[in-house]
Amino acid sequence: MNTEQLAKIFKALGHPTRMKIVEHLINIDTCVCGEIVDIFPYSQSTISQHLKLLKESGIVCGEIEGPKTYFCVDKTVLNNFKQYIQYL
Amino acid sequence: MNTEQLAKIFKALGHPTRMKIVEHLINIDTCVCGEIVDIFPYSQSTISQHLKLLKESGIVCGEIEGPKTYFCVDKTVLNNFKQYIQYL
DNA sequence: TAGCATTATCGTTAATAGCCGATAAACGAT
DNA sequence: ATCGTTTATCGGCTATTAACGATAATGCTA
Repeated sequence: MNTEQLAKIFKALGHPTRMKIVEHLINIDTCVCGEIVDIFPYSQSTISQHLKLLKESGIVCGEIEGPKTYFCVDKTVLNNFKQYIQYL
Repeated sequence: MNTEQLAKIFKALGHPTRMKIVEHLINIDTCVCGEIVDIFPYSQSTISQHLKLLKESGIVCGEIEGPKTYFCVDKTVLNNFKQYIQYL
């Protein structure tokens, strides 16, 4: 994991809503976009964009299943990330 | 440490240059703005702004001594931050 | 006090981010 | 095949970010 990748994850987590989304995903293991939309006071398109950014950073992955997409945290990436932080 | 504060630190670290500045500060304990300017291919004003942002996030603190400012990582904040990440 | 070194701030510009509503796309069920 | 559900994308708007050069501010030192 190089600086660019790490910085991307930091950046992705650098927004309160995205931080909370990731915390939520960790707690409930997996969930669907609509569920997150219900929790936050933002539109579906806004949440979808946040999820896209999280996916692009690598910290979150989404599996398309029929019309739904199941999002979850990539534990390998999360662990690598944690390891880097601990090294600081 | 609440979500807003944590997100601010994530955001501050969400830029390759700022990440590297923090890494450098951890390695050498303390240093002066000009030293950082010499390392990176950016102007003095740009580096100064990055340092300002890092200070505002709380992860870095600066002590003015004469005409110079000595920057260093706030270890208490860093440890709280690390603790949060580990909790994830 | 005049000049030098160091850092912070200002003003500008271009790019990116964050939000929305509207629309498209994908799939299941009727 | 059409409709409803779910998610992604587009276009637009405003605010913020990242970079720069120029300038101000601060405090040594001669």
